Amino acid sequence: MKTPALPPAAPPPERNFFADVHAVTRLVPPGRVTSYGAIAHYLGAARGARTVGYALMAANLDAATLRREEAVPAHRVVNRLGQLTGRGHFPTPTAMQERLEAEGVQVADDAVVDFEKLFWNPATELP
DNA sequence: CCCTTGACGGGCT
DNA sequence: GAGCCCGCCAAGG
Repeated sequence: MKTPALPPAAPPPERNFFADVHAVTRLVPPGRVTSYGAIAHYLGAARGARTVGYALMAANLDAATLRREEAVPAHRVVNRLGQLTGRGHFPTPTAMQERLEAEGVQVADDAVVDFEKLFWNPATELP
């Protein structure tokens, strides 16, 4: 029968997209910020910016596994406008801003000041 | 299996 | 220059 020969093992490339996002995020140096789209583009999923954010959220949830949420400095990742759109997912609404300020990053009106100057592009900074 | 939501981005109006 | 709409990837109901 034409059993739908299920592919014995056509496991889609387990592109641990999440782990990959976490890794890139960890490479973001303190005092610098990057954007979801930049990470997504660096990973090949130029249009997967949203997925990047999802991965970061999962990262915080997996913080226990990572030992510490600081392992993934998600506060250094903002949207393309430099806005702290993910602040609502931190323990406190101001945690993200405070962490950035603790690194010398000025935040005004929920947005990174001199975002373009502090912007850290993985595709450019990383080999 | 289909529909909706979500830490986004880019294009058009 | 700001606002609106559509598109992408993944997960949950």
